Amino acid sequence: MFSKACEYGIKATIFIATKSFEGQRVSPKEIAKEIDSPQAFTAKILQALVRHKVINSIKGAYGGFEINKKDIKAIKLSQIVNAIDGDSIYSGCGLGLHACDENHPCPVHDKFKIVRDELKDMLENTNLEELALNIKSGMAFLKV
Amino acid sequence: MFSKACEYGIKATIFIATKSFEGQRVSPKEIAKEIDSPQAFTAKILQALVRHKVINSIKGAYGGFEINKKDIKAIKLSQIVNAIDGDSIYSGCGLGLHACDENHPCPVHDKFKIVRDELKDMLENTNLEELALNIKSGMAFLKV
DNA sequence: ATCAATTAAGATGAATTTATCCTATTTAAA
DNA sequence: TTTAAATAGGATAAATTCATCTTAATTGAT
Repeated sequence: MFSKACEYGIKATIFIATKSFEGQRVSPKEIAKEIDSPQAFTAKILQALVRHKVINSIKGAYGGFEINKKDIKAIKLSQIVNAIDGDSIYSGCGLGLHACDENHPCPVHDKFKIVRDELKDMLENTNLEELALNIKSGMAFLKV
Repeated sequence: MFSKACEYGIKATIFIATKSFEGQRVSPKEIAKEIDSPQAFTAKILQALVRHKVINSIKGAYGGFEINKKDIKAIKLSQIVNAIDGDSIYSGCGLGLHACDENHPCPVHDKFKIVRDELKDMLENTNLEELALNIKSGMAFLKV
C-alpha cells in the first residue's frame, strides 16, 4: 500500500509527536530504535518531512527533530503520505492507465473509486494528535 | 496500490476473457499490444496466471491463451491479484508491523481495517465476466 | 574562537521490481 | 517425421526502491 519510506515516515512522525508533547527533541538514532527502522534511511526520510514542513529540525548541539505542540492536531495523515509517496495512491488509476476518468474509464474505475475515496477520506480525516495519543496511552504500538 | 505486474495481469486476463467469449485464443504479442505493456514481461506474468490456473495456455501451433467460457463468471478479481501480488495488500499491516492485530495494533489499525476490508470485499465480489463485458461494450478501456 | 553535538547532503551499494533476450519444449499440420 | 508456430523458462540487464557511509554545514556551550 505505502512504500517502506512512507511507513517509516508515518511512524517517525508519530513518535516525534509523542515526544514533542513533553517538549523533547529526538535524534534519528532514537527514532530508528523506537520504530525499528534503519537509522540512516530514516534520517533521509526525516529530511524530506522537514522540507515539506511536516516536522522541524534544530541543528547543532541540543538539536533534534520536533513538532510545534500547537500544530500536532492540525497535521493530517495525508500530509505525511503526500510528503513521501505523493498522491498517486488515491489519485492514480488502479490499473495504471495514463488517462482514466468517467469519460474514459478503466474496467475497474467505478469500483476502485469507492475504495480510493474512502482511503483518501481516512487519510485526510486522521490527525497526528489522535495517533500520538494512542501511542502515549499504550493502546497502540510502533514496532514488533 | 498494485504492482505493475499485477496491473498488466489484470488487464491481460480481461482481454483474454473478451476473446474467449468468441472462442479465440490470443498470443502474448497480441495481448501486449492491446493492453500497452512490454511483451516479454507480460509473457512472464501470463506464465504465473497459468500456474495459478486463472488462465489456460495451449502450446504449439494454433495455441495461445484462453479461459474456459463457463469459468469466466466464476473468476474473481481477487484471484488474479492473489496470483501475482499475493494477499499482502489486504492482509498485511498498513505500517508494516510484523505483528499487528486487535491485541497489538499499530496506530492506524482500526482506520485501515475499514479501507482494507472494503478493498478485499470489492476484489472478492468483482468477477471477470462483468469486467470483460465492460470492455466488449466499449464502456471501458484497457489502455491510454 | 574552539569544540562537540547535531542535522544535511552527496556518493555509493544492495535488494527488489521491471523488462529483455535467447534457447528449450511442446504440438498441430503437412 | 519434419516443420513451423506456439508457450516455458533461464540468464541477463535496466530501473527503482531501500539502505549505508562519509563528509559538510550548523549551532549551543565553554
